[in-house]
Amino acid sequence: MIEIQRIKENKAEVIEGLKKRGIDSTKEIEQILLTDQEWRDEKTALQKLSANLNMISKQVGQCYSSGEREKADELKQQSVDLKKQESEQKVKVESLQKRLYQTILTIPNIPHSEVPHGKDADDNEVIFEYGESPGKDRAIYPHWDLAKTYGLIDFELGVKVTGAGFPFYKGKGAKLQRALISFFLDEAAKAGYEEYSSPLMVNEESGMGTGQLPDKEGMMYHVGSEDLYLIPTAEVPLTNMYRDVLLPNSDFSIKITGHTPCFRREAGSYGKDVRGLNRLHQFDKVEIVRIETPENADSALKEMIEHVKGLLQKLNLQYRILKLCGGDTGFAAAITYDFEVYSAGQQKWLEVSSVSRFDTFQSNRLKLRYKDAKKKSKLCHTLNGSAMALPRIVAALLENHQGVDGIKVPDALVRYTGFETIN
RNA sequence: GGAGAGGUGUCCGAGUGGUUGAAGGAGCACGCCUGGAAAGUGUGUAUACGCCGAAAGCGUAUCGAGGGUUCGAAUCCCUCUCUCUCCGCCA
Repeated sequence: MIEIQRIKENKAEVIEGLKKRGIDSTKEIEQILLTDQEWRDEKTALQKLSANLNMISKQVGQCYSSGEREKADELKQQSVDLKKQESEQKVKVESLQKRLYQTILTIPNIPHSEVPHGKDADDNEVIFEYGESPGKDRAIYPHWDLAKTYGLIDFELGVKVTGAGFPFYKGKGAKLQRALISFFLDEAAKAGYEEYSSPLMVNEESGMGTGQLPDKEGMMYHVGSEDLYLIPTAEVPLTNMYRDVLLPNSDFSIKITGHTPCFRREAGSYGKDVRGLNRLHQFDKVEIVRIETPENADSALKEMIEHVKGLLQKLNLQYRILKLCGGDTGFAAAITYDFEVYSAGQQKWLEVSSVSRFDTFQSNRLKLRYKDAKKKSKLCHTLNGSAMALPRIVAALLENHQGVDGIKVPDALVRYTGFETIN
């Protein structure tokens, strides 16, 4: 949720920034400013009424204790009318506030200055590339074939037991999952992130806090009997730990990580690109989350990018980094870098990580603040990134490291898998 | 799931209708005292919003959440929620 203060101070800049997302929000922004002013005026009026009422009540009390009953009754009479006014005014203020809030909720985060204009994925900028594709001098199979050949993943069994998008991993496939999770968590720990194992269901407030609700209900599974949501990413529980938190000073850098399964309904995304591991309803992911002061947010983002680069390089995967254009940047993010690995068997790029800065967009909703040097409360900055999502990494590992005598496990992973090849 | 108890400020804890944002204590901060420290002593010690752009100041709201009664609610009533204890069930 964007800070209203920011709109007030930099209206033109906000409108200009949002144009990068391909939206003209002039009308909404004007509406917000107007409603805010109106709300403020009415609120002041309300407070004056309340102050009056409080004063009279006090006097009534004093009259009673000094025995002036008639005067007290008189005052009471007065307050009845005032009270009616007050409650009407209250309704007015509340409805204005609600309207204001609801309009602000529809405004996405303002893209950073370096975010390119553009409307969809085609306008994203490739800013970094690494590695080479395995070449085409021999047959390269897609991962679903390899998974079958080596008995690593059983998609049909998943369909039988649960439904499409819920595969079973087995044997070395299952072991590979576990190895990757441990590898990612250990690397995060080395980089200073504290590991958490979190709840996999969250309540409505948490969904609101990180912005999945109220808009994107379609993304999360909802457990009706308990009114809880299955998490679509560890970002939700990990960030919401800090909901309604006021950090006592500006001397902090909170780095947390956690592995969780992630559940996504992916409603309406059937069709192409869903084959094999490309898009699942349940998958495992290791997430990194940071809570920083505004001053440190930028260097934190850079560190996170370096961290993810390191992971991919240790896994010997060909990858590239995209700076997302305005139109492709998520609602809550101010800037996002996507990491894509090359999937040799499918001959396409697969997104495996997304690293974003949210500035104060999340913390504003979360009420996550800190005290600055002048003891003033300020909103923290939040950042997060996948480090990383497993299925597509698995797909790329299988496809890119396949050879005539099996699939070679990257050296960095061998101590976790306990085997060097899958054959 | 059943029965009971309870949610007050950073913490402990008082408070059953009238200057209670809230006694008292602890902690913390600053000052005095001291050669230095402890003890002692004095002062201060929430958040959000509004009046206003900042500070000071003033106002409003906040005693788990929401609603109600009342001129006035931490205190009375209702609903919800969470925690604790006992019983049941269970990895």
